[in-house]
Amino acid sequence: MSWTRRQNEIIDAALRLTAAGGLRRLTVKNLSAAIGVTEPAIYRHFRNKAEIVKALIQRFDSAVPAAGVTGISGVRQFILGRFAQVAAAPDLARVMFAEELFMDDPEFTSLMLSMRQRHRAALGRALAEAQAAGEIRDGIAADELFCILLGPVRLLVKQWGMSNGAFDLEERGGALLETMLSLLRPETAKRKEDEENETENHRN
Amino acid sequence: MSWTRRQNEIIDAALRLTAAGGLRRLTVKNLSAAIGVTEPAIYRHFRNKAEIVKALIQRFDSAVPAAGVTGISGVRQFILGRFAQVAAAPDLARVMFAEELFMDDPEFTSLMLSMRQRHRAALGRALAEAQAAGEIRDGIAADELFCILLGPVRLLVKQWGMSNGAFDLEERGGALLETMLSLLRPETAKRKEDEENETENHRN
Amino acid sequence: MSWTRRQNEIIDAALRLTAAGGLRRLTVKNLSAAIGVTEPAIYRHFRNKAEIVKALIQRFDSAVPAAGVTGISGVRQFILGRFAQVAAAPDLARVMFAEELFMDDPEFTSLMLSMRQRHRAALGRALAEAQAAGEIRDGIAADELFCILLGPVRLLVKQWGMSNGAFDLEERGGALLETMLSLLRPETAKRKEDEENETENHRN
Amino acid sequence: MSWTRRQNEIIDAALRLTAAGGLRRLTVKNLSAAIGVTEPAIYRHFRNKAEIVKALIQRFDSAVPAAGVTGISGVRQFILGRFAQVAAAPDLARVMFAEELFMDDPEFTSLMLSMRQRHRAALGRALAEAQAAGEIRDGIAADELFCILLGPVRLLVKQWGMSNGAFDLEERGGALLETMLSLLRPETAKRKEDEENETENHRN
DNA sequence: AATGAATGAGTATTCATTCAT
DNA sequence: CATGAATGAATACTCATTCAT
Repeated sequence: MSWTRRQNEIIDAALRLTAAGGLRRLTVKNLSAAIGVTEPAIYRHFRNKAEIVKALIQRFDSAVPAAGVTGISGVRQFILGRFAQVAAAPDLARVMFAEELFMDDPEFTSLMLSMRQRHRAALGRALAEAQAAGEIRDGIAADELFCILLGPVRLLVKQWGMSNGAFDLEERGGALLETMLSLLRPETAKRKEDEENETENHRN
Repeated sequence: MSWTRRQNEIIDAALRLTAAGGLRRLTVKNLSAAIGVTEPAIYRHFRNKAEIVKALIQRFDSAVPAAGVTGISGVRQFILGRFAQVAAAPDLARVMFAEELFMDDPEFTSLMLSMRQRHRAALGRALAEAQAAGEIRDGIAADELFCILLGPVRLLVKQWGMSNGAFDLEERGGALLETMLSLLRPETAKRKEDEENETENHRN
Repeated sequence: MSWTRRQNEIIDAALRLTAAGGLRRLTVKNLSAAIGVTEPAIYRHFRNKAEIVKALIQRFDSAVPAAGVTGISGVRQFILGRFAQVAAAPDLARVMFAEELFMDDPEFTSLMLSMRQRHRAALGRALAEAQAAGEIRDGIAADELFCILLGPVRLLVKQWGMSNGAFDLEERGGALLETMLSLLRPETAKRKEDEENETENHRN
Repeated sequence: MSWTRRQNEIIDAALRLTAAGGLRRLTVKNLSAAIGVTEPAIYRHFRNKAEIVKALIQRFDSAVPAAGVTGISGVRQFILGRFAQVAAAPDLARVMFAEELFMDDPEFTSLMLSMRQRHRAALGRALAEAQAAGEIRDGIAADELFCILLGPVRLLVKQWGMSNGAFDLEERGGALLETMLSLLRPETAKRKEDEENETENHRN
């Protein structure tokens, strides 16, 4: 799906509005005022407000490199890219969590699900390679790995957003990432001379 | 703060409403209808709709053991309790993610903040003890530890919510928790005698 | 009609409320809160909110000396007393104009009419004596005299109220009164006294 | 500022409503019903109810000749115009006295103030000329002159409003005006013309 | 003399959306 | 491609008042 110029204009405005005052400010009225047309004009370009929000989310998501570099550096790139993107457009952090507001709307959930799958696929590929390369320990299910890596990322972004950017997101995010990666590093890699391959799955 | 019977009735109704259809269904009108009174009657018992939402959140939060068992078992209890609670009142989980909706109410923001601090304090204490007891590796900043443990928890809860409870949250949550704990276990514990205290913070 | 202690308490509170924030703030809720009871309690002491407002107006009015000193000094006393009263309880100026808000309520209009008649009677007597004594010129109908004297007084009070007491009401009011009295003085009387009074009346 | 046709329609309706039942009847609901649209439709044409009231007042005020004829005849025209206007739209007069109701809206207060200043300026100019022409005596401050002339006018209008138009406002108002002007005439001028005017001004 | 609980009627305002032009 | 005008449905909230206790 590709957008017309006007549609892009609208998405931009929607982004700016949401950034400035949360999703609550994202009304058709404000939107139309922001780009200097009347409300009905919006409906020439989007069937729905929902369509606009979807476009908004996709736009925000599209900035994330779906594929590309692989292995552990791919993982780093993906996550650091996320931090950089949010830090560059600070208030947009809110958009990232817009989904939460629409959790009950089935139209959105499917969109979000497909987005998440895209992320998981991209990240999953990189992680698999990293595991193969011995940069990340084996024996952790892909789903869990995804949660363990991205959960903290999201939480940090959220904390940053709620604190109104009180700390340096990229710095703290980078540190967090390295901590996580170090935790995930195979023990053999950490102590190369170690033959013992105690499994990481100590479930009780 | 303790609630009257009627106030509790209202909070209960609010809980049911939110559970049934998300925060969007939580209107004063629905609320009053749900407990069989007229709208103004609500205002005898709560000054605001915001007050009701706050009460809702506090109720939701109060189920989490703020203090109590300590060390690693305290950590387990805290997190498993979270999963259990959400699983028990499924859609209410959304309330926890709806911060955005009320972000401009300063009273609300401060409530959320104090809650988060309470959590962090409780969890932090347990984690510190676990570190002291050698159950969790040293050298990770408290903030990062918090993010690393709670980020995945939140994300899993969210995935569960968006999938409409398609999987067993407590089971998957339990597994995730153990994976995380195993990652966090000190290497010394893993390899019986390690004098080297190589820090885990490989930041580059 | 005489009020019980509780009724007086209510009227006092009503006065304070109106003074502090206009008639809009004069609600049964605020009223009851102000004297520390619940709303229904008010209705033990007044049948209506209207009854309270009536009492309020009468209370304000009762401070004006209905009769007493006569002749031109009676006129002076009546008007200067009005200024002094308002100046002493500044915000009460609003109450004085509360009537205007209820102009369409017949219950009030009759009350106001009777009040006005009382004023007119009191002032009229004094004015008649002043005319007889040659202190005020003949040939002006009592109604007009009333308007001409009290209209400017009310307007000045209103200006003072709307300017938030930006000038000294009693001083300016006194000057205004003397100007008016000088205008009303018979020409024969005036021409004789012109020399003595000239300085006093020429303010610009 | 010029109004669209619909806006004028709304102002007219507001006028009729206020006339029929006081400001209390002037609700958005009644307003919309009066012109046969739904309530939200009103907000296409006015941002606020306050905006409507302001328009109402301006409309009411605009009928007064701000400038024009000068000297004593300008004064006469201004004041008689006021009486005529009120007599033509009787109950609307109340709007002019309802300042209290909106006293807390600063925009409103400033509108009232600027109106009053406009009046004072217009009348002041005419009065200054009249003084220069020897039609009104010297030595009375402009402020006092304004009070002395307009105070009685307002009071008479109010009495007329509260009596539900029981007397002929224009007639009584005209008489009052002439009495006031005769009082204000310079004594030197007066003594010369005394014979001609004596009969006209002596009403009792 | 007062309260706790409630109500009917109403308040201004907002929102996404539609339709004829 | 856009507008002017409108709408149905909601929204949170307020007010004076009543009633059983």
